[in-house]
Amino acid sequence: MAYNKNDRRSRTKGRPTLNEVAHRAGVSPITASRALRGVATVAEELVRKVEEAARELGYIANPAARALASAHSQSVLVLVPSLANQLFIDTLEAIHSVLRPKGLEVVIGNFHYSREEEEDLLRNYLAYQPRGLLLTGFERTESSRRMIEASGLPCVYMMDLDSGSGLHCVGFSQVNAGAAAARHLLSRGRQRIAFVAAQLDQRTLLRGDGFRRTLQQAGRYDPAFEILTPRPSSVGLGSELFAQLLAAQPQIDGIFFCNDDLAQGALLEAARHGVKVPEQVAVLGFNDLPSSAFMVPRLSSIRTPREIIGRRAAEQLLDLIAGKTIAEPVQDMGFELVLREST
Amino acid sequence: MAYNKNDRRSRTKGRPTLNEVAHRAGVSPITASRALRGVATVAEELVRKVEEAARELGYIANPAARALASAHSQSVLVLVPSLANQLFIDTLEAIHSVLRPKGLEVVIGNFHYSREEEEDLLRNYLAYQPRGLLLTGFERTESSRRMIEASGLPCVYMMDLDSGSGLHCVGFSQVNAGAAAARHLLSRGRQRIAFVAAQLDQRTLLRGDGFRRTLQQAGRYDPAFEILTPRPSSVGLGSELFAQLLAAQPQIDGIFFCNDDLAQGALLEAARHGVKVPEQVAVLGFNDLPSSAFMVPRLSSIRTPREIIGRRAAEQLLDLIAGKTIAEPVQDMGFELVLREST
DNA sequence: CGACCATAGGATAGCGCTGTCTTTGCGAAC
DNA sequence: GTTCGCAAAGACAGCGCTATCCTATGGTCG
Repeated sequence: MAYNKNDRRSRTKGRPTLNEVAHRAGVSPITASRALRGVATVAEELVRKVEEAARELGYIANPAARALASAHSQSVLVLVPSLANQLFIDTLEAIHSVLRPKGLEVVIGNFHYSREEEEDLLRNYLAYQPRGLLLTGFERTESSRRMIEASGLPCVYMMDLDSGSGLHCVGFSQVNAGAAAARHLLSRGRQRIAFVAAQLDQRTLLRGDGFRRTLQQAGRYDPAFEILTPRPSSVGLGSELFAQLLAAQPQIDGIFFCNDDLAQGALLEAARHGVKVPEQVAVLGFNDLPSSAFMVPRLSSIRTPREIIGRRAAEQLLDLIAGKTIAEPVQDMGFELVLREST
Repeated sequence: MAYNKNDRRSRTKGRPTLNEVAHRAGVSPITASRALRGVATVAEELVRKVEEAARELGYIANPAARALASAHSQSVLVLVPSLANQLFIDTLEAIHSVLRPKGLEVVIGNFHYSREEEEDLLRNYLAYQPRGLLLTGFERTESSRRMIEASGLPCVYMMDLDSGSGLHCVGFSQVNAGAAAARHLLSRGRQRIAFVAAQLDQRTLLRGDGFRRTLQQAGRYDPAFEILTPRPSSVGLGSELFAQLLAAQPQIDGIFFCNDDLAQGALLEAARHGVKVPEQVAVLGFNDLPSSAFMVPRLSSIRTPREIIGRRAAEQLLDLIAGKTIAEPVQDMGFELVLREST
């Protein structure tokens, strides 16, 4: 029983170890390790034996020991600003579907739209020595940037492209998306077009920039038609801001909401007060959440390709981890104007 | 430089180690370890010194080494059936707020309402040797049950109580909640009351049981007024099922939806087709999602105390980890009927 | 046919911490 | 003054793996 350290009182919970697997398969521990990881050159016959032994014992490698010995874990750190937004859930789901089959664990960090919290998460989770990072946007503290740099880890930035030169990023141009929203409302003959935004993260602001610039070029920009608030986006807030905006600027005939939940709240508030959408006011959302297609009237929106972004970002990260050079480090996945009844 | 193993080519990324902290503080590594963990008896003066040294070096303990040496990680495994439902996001947030300050990492496992996936997650994540488990409901495979049992880990079950005797659980009676829904619709004078459910997880079915039984007792149960589908719950599905139900059973005058998103879809579909709510049909939801209060008409619902459940479950788990005995292993957090315009 | 080399498998030595025992120091009790 | 007890700090060993070197084997080539 030399392979089993039960002679001395063991601290472990009695889970089988690699040593026991190796012993049962009649090979050395290191060969068992190699066989199970599929590394290098182990004869097929031995691989079979080791795998069988592992199965019989119900062996699961101890990730802590593995991480300590190899100086890295089998995890990928994904940092998102919120879990309350279905957008990021969809993205995470897509990431998961790519990384899980490769044996990588997805570690989710929610930084609640706070740069400081993101920095904290980085500091803590980098200690786990993940294989790579998937980050949202480019807006972060200088410390965070330094930690990412110093870690030397493969890193892909998701969602935005507008200031990602030199970085690996998968997303779409927030500025262009905002511009497209403006063009759409203009094309519908709207004259007094408002912009309502909450949360005010970088991507929302960039959307606003594109939107504003396009209205300016068309000579239709009026700063009085903007509501920006750092409060978190929600249906309730959308209702509130819609009422507030129409009370202050009754002549408005088109509104771009930086998020579908705000737009949904607006539609509900409009219905409540008999405001005709789109006749009196056209309403355009952003992200195209699943429920938007069922609103009354059905909400026009800009569909963001979060599933593809998640998938591609994860795939790109896999390539980086594998040491491949990336042909296209900046991947523009575009966006799609989804026209429904509300505009 | 005996404390720094740079003499030999090191595999590490050059992050400072406990040895270096200890050396700088002029103490032994084990004392530094104790000082930083706040364990046992280390003189205040030394603790101060060690903490200072750690700060100066930017030392962060290596969780893998820690886990390997101590035979457990600093994580708690939380298994939820979905992240698409705001219910579980709120629960997770609450859990986080309790466990994070205690230095415990929350590891999220999403099993997509699949028992097999839950079993897989358990098998994989148990290898990380978490400090405890927070699980959703009681419905799982026999294998899963055995793994939980065999792990010997503290475990708290969330959301349901109905079959949790002998276990530590925090939630509310799904059966009673269903019964309350039925009583409410009956109290509104409704005669032909329907039940619409999706997903069909155990908790949904229990709600249905309570609802059904109460209608039966009132002599108002009609199996033709039930729609059950395993499809995942969504606003779109709610619209669809509402239309389907009213087409088949136009005389229906009250509906209990097992989830707010379904009910929201129903309200939207009703508005679209001029069905008066609550005059023609009363609509009652479940969970009271944030947007429900802003629907037209405002949706009546049963508010489930997910934040408190998350918090209490996490606190109870902390107690179990600390080895305390729990005075009240079964905590009924109740539920609240939120009356709005739709009933 | 011997030097050479590629290849499969093993021996060794840690990775960076913490559990457990041991030692040290110092005041209280006799 | 000696013994005891207890608290504080350290020594030691090892958690369960894998990186790295090393050895044995058999084939290839001039």
